Formats: sequence, structure tokens, C-alpha cells
Amino acid sequence: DAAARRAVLARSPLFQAMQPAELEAVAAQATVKRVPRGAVLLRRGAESPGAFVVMQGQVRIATTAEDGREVTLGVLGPGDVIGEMSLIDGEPVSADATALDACVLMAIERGRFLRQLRTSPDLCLRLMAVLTRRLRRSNAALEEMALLPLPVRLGRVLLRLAKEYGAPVPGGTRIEVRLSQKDLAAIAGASREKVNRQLRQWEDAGAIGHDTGRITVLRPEVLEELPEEKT
Amino acid sequence: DAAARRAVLARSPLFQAMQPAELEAVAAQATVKRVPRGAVLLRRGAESPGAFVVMQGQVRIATTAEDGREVTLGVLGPGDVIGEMSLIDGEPVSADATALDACVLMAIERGRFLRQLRTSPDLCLRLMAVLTRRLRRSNAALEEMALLPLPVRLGRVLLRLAKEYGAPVPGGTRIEVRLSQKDLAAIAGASREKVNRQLRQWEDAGAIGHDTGRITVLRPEVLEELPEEKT
DNA sequence: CCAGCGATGTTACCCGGGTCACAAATGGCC
DNA sequence: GGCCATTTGTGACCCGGGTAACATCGCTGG
Repeated sequence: DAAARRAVLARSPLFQAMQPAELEAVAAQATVKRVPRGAVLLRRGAESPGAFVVMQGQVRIATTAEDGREVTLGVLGPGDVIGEMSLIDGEPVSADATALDACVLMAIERGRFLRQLRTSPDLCLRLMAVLTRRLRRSNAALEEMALLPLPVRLGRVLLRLAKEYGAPVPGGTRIEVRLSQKDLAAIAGASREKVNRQLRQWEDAGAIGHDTGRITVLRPEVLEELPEEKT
Repeated sequence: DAAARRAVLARSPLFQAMQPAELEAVAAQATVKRVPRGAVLLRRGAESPGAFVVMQGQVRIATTAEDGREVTLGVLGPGDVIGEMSLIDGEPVSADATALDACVLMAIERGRFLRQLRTSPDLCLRLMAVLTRRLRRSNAALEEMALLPLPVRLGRVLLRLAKEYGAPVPGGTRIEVRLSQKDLAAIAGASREKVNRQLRQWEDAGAIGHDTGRITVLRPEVLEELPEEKT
């Protein structure tokens, strides 16, 4: 549906503020793709299949080592772009992208998008801004991983998810993403067991609640203020 | 010296392959800045003072927590750009940049550079490629930090430094960057003591050597092949 | 020239958090 | 409804690597 496409594009950090004509051009040429939960959109090592703009649902970006342990680099939702890195430099895809939900995506073909980039400095600048934001976040994650203990990291993950994908419910904010404890562990960079214990502890303290696999943040301040420094 | 400036620009991933005329324009308008070892080029939290292209020397990008512990996000050398992130999105600088050597830099003024970006899609694409490469590296670092034990991480750090800043000497490759063990620890994300032990161990095994604060990689294969997985 | 401070080298100790090994609950899905 | 697979919940154990606390060795600058 063309109207829906435009609506998503308008909210996207990449395409927002684009001239209506250009926007129309993008929306018109893009093909919409529907995928079920669990679908693999990008596979590490593959050639760039173009990029996608998420219209509905969430996508998890992660890498898996040979021994099965994995690290989640981020969770992206409506308006976000995936696969743009390989699209830009032509290198192989560097991480796997899998759908956490049933997703609706807009596929962007490589050559066409590159051509569009060449004609639109504004689009270029916005894409740079997107890359820059990712880089900032990646660096921040690296710093946190190196300096902060697990409970703090996990707390921040939950707060961020609540901010980005949260819906207000009586008494708190419900995270509308389907994430298992294993997923959370991969995001926070820890073992599933540790995550379980920490969640349980917060639940006992009334800081969070959960049902049907979704977590609700009840008292953000408890997750926020944890011993960043000791002594 | 204008010729030297052009030479550096020509080797830079950002400016290489630029039209001679454009290149000339950039080189002409830029102001050269010389700073001593230890000089702070960017300070976290500051407003963007523009960007710099490193012409000579090395620069360390790092963040410091309040308690003094720090994480080094990267080491940049001739041809590399620093400060471009804040320049692009106008957000405060997110990491500190300090000179590891006496450095020669080319300062790029923000407004002017943004204007130049608007007129040159090629420049845009190359800047995106630079950002993309950084993002790939940052993600890889995150993954390594989460999954690999310290000796492997440190080995990779040394190999990378040798590849990027190494000079061939009889029997090996000498890393021509002045890095203390503390610096290495901050790069590998570990304690100084651990780094010391590991280096000593490799030195005893004849894999590396050192004098005057510089490390020489003698047998790269020893640093490469370490137990990535343990059964 | 030598005082002093940072960089190195080394040890003993301790703890966060990972691993292993389960039991219980949940929830798709025929 | 019943079955199998994935999730969740917990305990015991162990180890990598951080911390603390030093001795020594250089540069480097006054």
C-alpha cells in the first residue's frame, strides 16, 4: 500500500524531510516484502542483496561464532534501514539479520539506490547521520562492555528498549518486542543464566514485571541507579 | 607545504581519487596545525571544532570513565580523518583524541566541509565508506570483546598494529607507534598487568621482541593461532 | 646530574560471571 | 488434548582476569 509506505518513509531518519517528489520516487520503485518471524534477511559473508527499510516489526542484528555463542549488535524497528553498509562499500555482509516478528520490509535495490545517492546530497547527509549514530552507539556499547558490570549493562538495555519500543501500560512501560532471556543475554553480552537471575531479582524488588514473554518496566529508577563505581 | 599536503590527501581514503581541482581546493583552504605529543585534539562532550586529517604521527581515540579507567577505540595515522562524526551530525564529540606523537594535522572547518559535501557526491560516498569501515571495525571489536579471551584479543591487536604501522626489520616487523603497556591494555580491553604477562610470555617464546618502547613482531603465527575455542 | 615520576615487571588474592547439569513450565502445533 | 521443543528457573563449581601492593627501571626535566 503506497500510502503506508510513504508514512513509514516519512518517519524514517533516512528519508524524512525528503522532497515529496523524491520520496514518491523511492516509494514507487521499492518492492514490499513480507517475512515470517525467524526469517533471515541478511547472512554474514553474503554479497550485498541491497538494503531494506523496516516498515513493521523488529529485526535483530547479530553475529554467531562457530561454537554457537552469539553477540547481538542491535535491534532495529520501523523506519530503520538494514544492509546499508554492504550496499555502500560493496564488502560482504558482516552480520546476520533475522526477523524477531513477522515483518514488512521495503527492499531497496543496490544500483538504483547508489544512483539516487549520487543525485541527492541531502540523502547522503542523512545516510551519514544514520551511520554516525550507529557508530556512536557501537562505541558506547564497546565502552560499556569493557567498563560496566553486567547488572548495569542489562539495566541500560531494558531502559533503552523501553524507550524505543515501549508502550505505556498502567504502572509502567511494556516492551513490545518479543525477546527471550537468551536474546537479552546476547544483547547485554552475558550468559543466559546470569540474565535470568538478575531479572528475577528485579522482579522480586518490583522493578519489573513480565507476562507472555514481554517485560514491563515498572520502576525505571531501580534499573538506572546501580553501582557504576564501587568504593 | 602544499605538495606534502596533496601527497597526504592523495593517500587518504577520503580524498583519494578526487578530482585534482577539488583536491587543490581542499588543500588550499585547509590550515596546517602542528601539535606536540600528548596534545588533546578533541575532548568528549565538546562542540564540534571541525575535523582533522592526520598528515604525520598517530592519534589515539579513547574514552575515559570518571574513575580513570579508559577504553581505546582506535589508533589513527596519516591519511585518516578524525572528528568527522560530530561534524556530520552536530552532536557533541563522543571520545577524546590525543596525539601519540608530535603530529601534523590539516584542520577542516565545519561549514566549509559541509558545503563541499553538498557539491560532491563522490566525496559523500567516500566519507560513507570511511564511516562504514569504522562501523565494521567497531562491531568486530564488540564481538571480539564478548567472545574471545584476552590473549587472542591482544594478539590480534599486535598483528593489526604491525600491519598498519609496521616497518620491516631483520627478522620481523617493528610497530612504529609509541604505545605503553597501559595503552595496549586499553586497546585490548584488559588490565595492564595481564598485558604485561602475556607480552612477557610471548617474548620468552621468541614471538616478539622490544626495545625503546617499540614492539617487534618476530613470529606472527604464534600470535595468530591461539585457542579460539576450547572443548 | 640527580630527583622524581611514569613505565615496567611480578606476586598473591579474590570475585564476577561463565559453565555444567538439571527440573519445571510454557507454548506451538498436529 | 497431548507431545515435543523451546524457554525459564536454579543450584554447584570453577576459572579468567581484575585488584592491590610492591620492587625496579628507565627517561626527562629542572
